[in-house]
Amino acid sequence: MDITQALTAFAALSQPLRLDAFRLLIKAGATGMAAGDIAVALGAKPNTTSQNLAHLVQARLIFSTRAGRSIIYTADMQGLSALLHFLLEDCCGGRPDACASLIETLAPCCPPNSQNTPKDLTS
Amino acid sequence: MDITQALTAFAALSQPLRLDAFRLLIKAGATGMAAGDIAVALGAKPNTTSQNLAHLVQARLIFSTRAGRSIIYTADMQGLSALLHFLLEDCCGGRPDACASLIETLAPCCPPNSQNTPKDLTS
DNA sequence: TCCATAATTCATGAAATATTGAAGTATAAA
DNA sequence: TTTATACTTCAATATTTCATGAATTATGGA
Repeated sequence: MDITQALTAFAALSQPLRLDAFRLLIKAGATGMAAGDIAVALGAKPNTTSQNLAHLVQARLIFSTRAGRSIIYTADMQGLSALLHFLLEDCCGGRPDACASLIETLAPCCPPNSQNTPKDLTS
Repeated sequence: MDITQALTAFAALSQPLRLDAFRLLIKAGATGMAAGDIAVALGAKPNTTSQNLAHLVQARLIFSTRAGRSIIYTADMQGLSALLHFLLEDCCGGRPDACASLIETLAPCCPPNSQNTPKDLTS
């Protein structure tokens, strides 16, 4: 991750439609969503949505795969991880407690002891 | 954290000088840095730097305190945490392994078992 | 092949953002 | 009080970014 790509990523997230789209895809998970469904969900026009999704792809925040006539967009967790790593590089400087609140932020989502034991896959 | 504030934060990080400044303050830690020192470190003019730091303050990514004639800027880890929480809301949807890589990103910085036991405070 | 569906690409005017120099405010020292 | 230092605010221009409508590409079915 270089600074140019990080700037591209943050610029991608600094526009309402794109931020909404990315958060929608975060919630959608690994299944992803078709471009058309994203446009409907966000109440935006297909061409506008398409151009904004292209921004997110270039920023490596999402990726696309074709499925018949549809194009499925999915959040790129690896890309997001690289971005956060770039942003937080050397954040602690010998004092890990300085960013403990960041860990707490992710804790409700991914508690350390349950990374490989999903809460509920029976329902 | 509402969407407007999140957009302000990402817009703040989408400009070269501001991204550099924020990362510099992340590395500087709780001590922070004076506005003039930041400008020198980044090779930017004082007024340009000042205006860009103001963006980061409004975005709640940094905060300022006065010390004599200097104004000290410091990274706002709580604000950053709120931003990431907003971005990653419901990111797992019952499948925490989906964002395990995000945890790994922060792990080198803040290993789960050493949040309150800094690596080295003797030097 | 012909048509419909799904999505993208292109060009343009409108809106937002960035940088600059000049002027202004606040603190400290002579 | 006068001067210097540290930083910010203001106003203007230049640049970048955005949404829109029209045209284009790709796939699937009749």
